[in-house]
Amino acid sequence: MATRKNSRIPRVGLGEVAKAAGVSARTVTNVVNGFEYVADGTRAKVQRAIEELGYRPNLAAKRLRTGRSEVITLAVPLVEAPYFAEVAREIFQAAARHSYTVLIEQTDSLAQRERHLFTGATSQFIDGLILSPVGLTEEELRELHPELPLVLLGERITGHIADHVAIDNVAAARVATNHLVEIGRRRIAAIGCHPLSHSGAALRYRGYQAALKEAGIAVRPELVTGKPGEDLTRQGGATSMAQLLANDPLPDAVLCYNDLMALGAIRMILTHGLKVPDDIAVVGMDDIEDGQFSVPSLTTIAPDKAQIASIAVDLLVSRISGDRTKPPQEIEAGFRLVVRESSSGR
Amino acid sequence: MATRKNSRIPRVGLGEVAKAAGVSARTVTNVVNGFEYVADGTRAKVQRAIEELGYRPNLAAKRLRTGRSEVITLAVPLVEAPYFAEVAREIFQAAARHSYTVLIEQTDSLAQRERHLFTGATSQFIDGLILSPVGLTEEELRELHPELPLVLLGERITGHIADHVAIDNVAAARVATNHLVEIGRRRIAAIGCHPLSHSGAALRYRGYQAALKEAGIAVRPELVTGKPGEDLTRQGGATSMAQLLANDPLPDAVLCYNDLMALGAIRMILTHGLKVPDDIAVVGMDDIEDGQFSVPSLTTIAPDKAQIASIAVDLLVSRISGDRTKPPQEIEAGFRLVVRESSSGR
DNA sequence: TTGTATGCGTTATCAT
DNA sequence: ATGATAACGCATACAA
Repeated sequence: MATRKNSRIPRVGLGEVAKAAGVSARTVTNVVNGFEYVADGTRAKVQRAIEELGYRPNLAAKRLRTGRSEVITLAVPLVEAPYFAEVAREIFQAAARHSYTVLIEQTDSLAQRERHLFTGATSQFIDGLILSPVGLTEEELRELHPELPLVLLGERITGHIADHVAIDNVAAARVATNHLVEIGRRRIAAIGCHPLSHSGAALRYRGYQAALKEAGIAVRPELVTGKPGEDLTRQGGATSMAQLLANDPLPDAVLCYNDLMALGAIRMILTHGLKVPDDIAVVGMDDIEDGQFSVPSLTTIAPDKAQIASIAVDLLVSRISGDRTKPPQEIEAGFRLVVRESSSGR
Repeated sequence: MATRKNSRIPRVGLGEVAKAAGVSARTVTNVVNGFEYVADGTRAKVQRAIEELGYRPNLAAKRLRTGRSEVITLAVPLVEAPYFAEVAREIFQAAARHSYTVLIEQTDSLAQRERHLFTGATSQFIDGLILSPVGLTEEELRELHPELPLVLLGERITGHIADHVAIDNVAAARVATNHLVEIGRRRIAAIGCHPLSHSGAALRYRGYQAALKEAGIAVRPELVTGKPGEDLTRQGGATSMAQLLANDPLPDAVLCYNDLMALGAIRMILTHGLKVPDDIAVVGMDDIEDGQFSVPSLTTIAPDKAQIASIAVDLLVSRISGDRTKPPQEIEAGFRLVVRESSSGR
């Protein structure tokens, strides 16, 4: 006896399709899931029935049966940050190649929101999580992790908690700084790249430091801004730049933690009546779209976002459908220096 | 025989809890779902077992059985727009009162993304949808709607397709415009409120028009900007304001479609060396947080966001658990004029 | 290549 | 107040 107490929309199921097509439910499943050993005639019949009845598989049932939903979550600190928005787009595409659907969540860099990803209601609908962690400590992450296949994204130093993909931040900052050296700059400042800030900033600071050392230039503390908790936005970049502009022999170049800060810095430089790159050259990191169209356009380190995304998704998918116990992998994505007007000769 | 082919994490189920507590599965469900007729002793035993085993109900099974997941989606054009961010926060709270979880989706004002809300994988996990529609036509919406309980949000004119909550845009614009009249302004311009733009803009234009008529002031076409597809952001406001500043007798006040545009307009006015409100008074709509802290702070129409959110959620919940056939309701939320520096006497 | 039978974890029906 | 049991819709082991 059917329990149609709930006045829900009656959905057609495998059974109805099977009856309509004159086959068994098993065959319908085979067709739906692209199983290869199905007679062409049968497949056609079934597909027509599916079409006519408007059949759509019930994902709750599928998940209950298989433990899979083919949905994953991408959780980033801030969806509106262009870098994350661009990475998100690539993740969508990479996931689509595995026929996975992606849910986006914003953590606001809050530990509580990050924790909720593992424990909340939506965690039950998803097969895995790609997280750009900020708030959670390593210990918490390690504890939460077994709940859900997990791939970590970004610059954070992680003690091999889970699969992790990022560019080599030290090398990236070194290349960027070295570029400034090569165009003849000597008083090179750094915005947001600070040893005492968050781990990504610390790594980039090390690259900055290394490049200067190679060039035989001393690091001048007054040219390094960026305190813990500083906001890594246009506003933050503008504020830090204003501070740097108080130096007497002005800096002749600035390495910025990211493009957003670089754009803020450029605006501040222009506001002060100075020219970019003539007076001060500026280099950012991330290669966000805004930087291509800004005036002047922005020299930057371009992480291979498509590669990052596809590695992250591949790692996650193989965790989901493969070995959950093998040791976490640490994978480095590529990057390249993109020279634009903010540091070009003319 | 258990089919443990998949190496998934073995989760404890109702059965194990029941065994551990020495009761039947039925009783465990009763405890979990807060059913009242459970002996206190039994409840305690069960709760302890749940605790010890770390039991968490399987939502896929629950949804399969009941057709409910207690998850809804809020879909807005742009999550980064402060107005939507603030509404989202209220929706979260309202939903929590019904113990619903909220998923956020961004449509980018794209019809395709809006359509996907009804047909995509996630639509299967949710019980209902709160949508601020932009891209979809009324006909499409009408066709898609039966799939999923739906509440429409915002200013769009809808032909009674689904439950709909919004403020009275005509009245709101009239109140705002009238305020400008009352502080003595006569050359009142409008930014983004245009009869030929999207429906929300058209409604607000009608209010603007009505208020001027009541005051015996003629509408001057050169003081009305806002073409279809104009972007309703700071940038858009600044651009439109620049255009208005080309008028010879300058406007002495501006009504803006929203606060974001108003903030852009203010910046443009100040850039031109004029004073707000002395030379030009500015009024926005939405009452976003930025407007409280801007210099000058922003006079605005404050929609009751908490009310909008709670009405929207209530409507949706009652659709989900109640009658899906009764005619769509059109509900008006309250608003009030908040006078701040951008239009205050001194 | 396709059919039959079974169980995923829950909630609902019926009984006690 | 609680127990036994059936069904939600699907995918799989096994059989044919």
